[in-house]
Amino acid sequence: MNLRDFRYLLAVTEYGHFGRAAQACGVSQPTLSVQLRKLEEQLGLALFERDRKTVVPTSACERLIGHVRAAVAEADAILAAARDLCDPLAGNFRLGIIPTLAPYLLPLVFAPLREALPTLTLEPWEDQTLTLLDRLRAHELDAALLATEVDGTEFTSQPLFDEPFLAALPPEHPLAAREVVAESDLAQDILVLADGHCLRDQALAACGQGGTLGGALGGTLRAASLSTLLSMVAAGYGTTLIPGLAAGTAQDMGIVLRPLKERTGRTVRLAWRSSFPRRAAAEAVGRVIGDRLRGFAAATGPI
Amino acid sequence: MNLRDFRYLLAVTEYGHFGRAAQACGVSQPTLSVQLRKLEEQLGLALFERDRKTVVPTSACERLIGHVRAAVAEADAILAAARDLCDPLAGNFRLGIIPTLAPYLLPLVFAPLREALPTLTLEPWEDQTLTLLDRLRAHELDAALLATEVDGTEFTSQPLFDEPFLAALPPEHPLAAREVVAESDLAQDILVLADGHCLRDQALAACGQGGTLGGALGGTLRAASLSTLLSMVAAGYGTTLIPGLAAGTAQDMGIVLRPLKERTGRTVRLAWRSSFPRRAAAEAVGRVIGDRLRGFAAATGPI
DNA sequence: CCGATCCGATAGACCCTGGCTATCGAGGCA
DNA sequence: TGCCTCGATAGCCAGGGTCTATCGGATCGG
Repeated sequence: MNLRDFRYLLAVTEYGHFGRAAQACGVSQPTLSVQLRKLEEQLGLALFERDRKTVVPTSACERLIGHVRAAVAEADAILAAARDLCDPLAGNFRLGIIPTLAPYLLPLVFAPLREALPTLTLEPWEDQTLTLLDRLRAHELDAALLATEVDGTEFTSQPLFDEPFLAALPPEHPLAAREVVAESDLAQDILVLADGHCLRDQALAACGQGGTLGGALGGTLRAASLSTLLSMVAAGYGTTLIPGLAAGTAQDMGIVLRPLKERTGRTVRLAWRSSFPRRAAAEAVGRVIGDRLRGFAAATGPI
Repeated sequence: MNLRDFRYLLAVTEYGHFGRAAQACGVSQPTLSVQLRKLEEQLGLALFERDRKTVVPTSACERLIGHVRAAVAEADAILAAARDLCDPLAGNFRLGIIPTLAPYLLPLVFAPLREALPTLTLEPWEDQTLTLLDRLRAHELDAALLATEVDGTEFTSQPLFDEPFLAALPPEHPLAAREVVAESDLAQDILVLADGHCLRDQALAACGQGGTLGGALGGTLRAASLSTLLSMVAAGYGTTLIPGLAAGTAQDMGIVLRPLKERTGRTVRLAWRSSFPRRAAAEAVGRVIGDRLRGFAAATGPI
């Protein structure tokens, strides 16, 4: 039993004439005769009453024809849907983004993405690195914007741009007087994010990994978001190290920003499953974001 | 694109494993791999993301899967319906019957038919011969019970039983005194049915075709039904000639019945389109009716 | 009454396709 | 490192779908 046979069947019921039905189907008349005869044998019933003059569907055929029409319609729907879906640059694209990047990057790239990939619907999803990787693994995300290396063969990643870190200081802080701040100087009273944020680890590493954390809150505060962290800095509770894209927000809060001596930073990259079939979409998204942010390191380096 | 491929697709989405899906489909694993690869190429999109460890449907596949399921379900519905319909002795059977036969024959054969062919649903349709033949031609009837010869190759017919005619007389009628009535004696004051009833023509033929019709109403009455005709006879307006099966009804009305000298009668036959594919059903119906009415001529001949 | 025409069925040949087995290649695990 | 699993690939074969050519029967027009 075959969808093609169903189309033949519908053509014959429509035209009441094997020859014209065959023409409509783009096959020869014997082909239709033979195939429909076979279909009748498979179903064990006569589908047409062949009179010398006319070809009339039997009552059994009329009982079946609704299902036949439905089956063919579903097949056509599959083809039509496939046509819509076959462009890898169209459709939904579920993009994971780490929380220290999302609020500052998304506003910059949303419009360019929409312009460059008008048929792609971006579905951003904000979570920490490990969660994003889990969701990638579970096929719940198509790709993720991360600030860490991705190793192993499971994922493929593409570096998009370098984002320098900046020292974030309360205006009255002693270090605020300097033009450039050494990473190690921040260690004294640095405030950091909660566990799981890659920025936390990177900030600690930059300021001298095992170094003792000074300050009143350095050892206890585990800010859940960069926004909270900035508020604490603005309130004078300590210093921190922020990603360059957050500079504008920090400045608006009255925080003093200084470039770092070692020019420490992070590389933002896009990662996807190596087996992800819409690699083209991932690369296109990466390219648009990269193009928009290229030269960001140079521009904000000296502020 | 093929229903078989759809089944393969559903199996793989269900099992997430080519080998097991192949087993469930009763084919080898390479067969599934190849066919699904082809399907992907035809649709122009990836249906599965093949990881070394798992086989996961792509989001495009999940968009399509509903239609795929529906198409397969419709195909299965066709098979199931065909199984129900493939017995020619099952289902509806639209049976045309002439009006001078229907009310007297149907009560006799309905129960035997139901018993002999329990899966066959009889749909009786009462009309005059020519209308029945038109409806047969138009595939609006499956077969028809007639009392006339059917010639030509368009229809096939099967004689079921012979039905003798009887003279129907008012009790006080002079002919009622005789044991047997000659057909020609009825001509004097015979009442007949309206045009189109085969019984009208047969009655006139029996009583001497072109002979002048006597009596007050003979020339003008065109009874629409045998029932009307019998009422007129019972009321003493004239005589008539009735089919044997109507004997009981006529006697109940006080009409005197007498056998005819020439033993004129009609043959009831079942007719269907020669191309009718459920010939078996028609023949079965004919056989049951014939069996029930066989020997009717002999039994009612002498009353 | 006979040839022309139409229509569906049939026959025979060809080629594609879908199925198989055998094997490969890449990971994962002991 | 060697074995096992699993999907992909290769190569072969059989069956089925399609074609052209033709038949058989019926209708129609001259």
